Amino acid sequence: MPELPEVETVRRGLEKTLLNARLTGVTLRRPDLRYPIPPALGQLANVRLIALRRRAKYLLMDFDNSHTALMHLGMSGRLTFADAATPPAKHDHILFHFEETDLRFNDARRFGFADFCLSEAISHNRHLAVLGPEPLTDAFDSEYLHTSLSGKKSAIKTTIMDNAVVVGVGNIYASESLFRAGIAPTRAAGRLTRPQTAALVTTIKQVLTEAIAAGGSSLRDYVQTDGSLGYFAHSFKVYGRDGHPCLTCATPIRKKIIGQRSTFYCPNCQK
DNA sequence: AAAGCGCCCTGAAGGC
DNA sequence: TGCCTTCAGGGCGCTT
Repeated sequence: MPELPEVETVRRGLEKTLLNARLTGVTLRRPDLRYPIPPALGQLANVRLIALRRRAKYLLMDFDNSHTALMHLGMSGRLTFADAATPPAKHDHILFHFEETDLRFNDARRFGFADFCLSEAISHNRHLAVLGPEPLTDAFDSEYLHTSLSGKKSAIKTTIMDNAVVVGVGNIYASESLFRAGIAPTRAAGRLTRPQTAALVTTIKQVLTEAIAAGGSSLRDYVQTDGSLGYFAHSFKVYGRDGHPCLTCATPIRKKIIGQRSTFYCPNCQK
């Protein structure tokens, strides 16, 4: 479900409705998702939500008792608003009871997870501590990427999906960014030229920025509905278009498994 | 030690 | 109709 643009869209939606809202309690409907859920999260009550942040694809909810809840939506995680009187749906695993509404964490596949700790300790969380720069900050520039790719023999597509290199580039936008940059996804990361590296930084930022903007319109009600609304309305240039003509040169788009993930590219435009 | 692969889990879609 | 296989937007952890 979520790539960075969707997580950011969710964050904005939550912020709009829940910033400064009072949490009256939390219900854990199972003790674990991908990992055990800290029981302390289930005991959280009578606190105010003072900030909603995002780091990579992680959502952070800061409360005024100096504690922070961290959530990752995995592949199928969704956050939906619901009336407290409405019975939980199948796979609604965590219920956040706010004064005006419930916020429900639904995740069929349970690849997602939730953590809870002191806010000041959150940067030391084992998931956050190892992350590379955010793609939409100045820290992610061509000089940085060139250094990061140096000597790497793995495919460039795999490398830009490595969260230690840059966060938030998921499977769809990896293919889309490489297409726009004219770089073959199988290319060894360390063999990109400097102009190619600079182009890739630019297209990653472009693709994610455009997707956030599109997500912001087509997924405006994302957190309030079934989560899939409008997502596929995005017009991908290569993702899911294998066999269809390249929009630039009409060569059929190819699909290839790279790093166990489906990858789409134009064999003519991407070198 | 970088790189590659198996695996966690459910549900939707397609083939037969 | 139903049964089976394949695939899905993520990322950890083990092996080489």
